[in-house]
Amino acid sequence: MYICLMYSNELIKGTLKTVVLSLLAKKGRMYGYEITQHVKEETEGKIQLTEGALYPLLHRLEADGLLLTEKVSIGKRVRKYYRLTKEGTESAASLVEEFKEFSKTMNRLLNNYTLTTAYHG
Amino acid sequence: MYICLMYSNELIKGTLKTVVLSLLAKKGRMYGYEITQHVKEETEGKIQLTEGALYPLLHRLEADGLLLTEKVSIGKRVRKYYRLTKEGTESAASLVEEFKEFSKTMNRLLNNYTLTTAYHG
DNA sequence: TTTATATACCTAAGTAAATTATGTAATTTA
DNA sequence: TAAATTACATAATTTACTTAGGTATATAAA
Repeated sequence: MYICLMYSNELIKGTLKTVVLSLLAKKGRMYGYEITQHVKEETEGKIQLTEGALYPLLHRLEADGLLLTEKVSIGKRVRKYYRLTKEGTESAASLVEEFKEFSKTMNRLLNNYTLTTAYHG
Repeated sequence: MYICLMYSNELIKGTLKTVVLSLLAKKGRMYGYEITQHVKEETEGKIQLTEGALYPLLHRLEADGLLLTEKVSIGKRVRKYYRLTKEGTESAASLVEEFKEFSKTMNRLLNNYTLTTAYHG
């Protein structure tokens, strides 16, 4: 997968889990490749998940009991769909809240320093 | 230093450099401990920088030419003040912009999934 | 038609930025 | 005078990523 990120990838670190779980919370079930494409489209290419990060994460979340899998044959290929467990749903909600709170705090902090642009978060 | 974060630390990862540089851009010069206290107060304890993360970062930024140091004797102790170089000032501005952009993108993305709370970022 | 691109999964090695833990020492407060 | 705060530092470990590969089917373009 090509990566030509608008952001230096460091910011995305730590938000991957939040993105994946919240996406599944909305869509019900998705497969890995679908997730990468959806995020890419919805952010106009600004956030692009790498497969090397995504697939191990999905496996980890499954092992942790946040996700369930379901294999579906499409022709000769097998797609692996993921959906949230109850625990996963709860985790998704709390991670999203956490990010929003964090983002507000950070923006407030940064605006205190650089008063050039107005932000109303 | 005690840490009792409101956020799971993962979110703060990758934003430390942004916080430190933008803080120095505002304040002109600060020393390490002062930075930790300032951020803690200004975020009501929500963001607490660990010394194990901060000091190595400061050293790295100095080595990279973004910061200059100045040692000041306070009684028998020596404080190490940091201030931005020209390159550091530019870096600060671009990192802040980058975070704001990223935060907007993320909030838009997450709001598309969880329509429970309104965010106007 | 065969070649390139897209779809779709996977893992292993290496990196970078943090955490955790520890250390030193001066200064201030209880 | 003991405890907490101020103020610096580093070393070992952890972890989440990047980078770089690998496999294979399906589709579009040349």
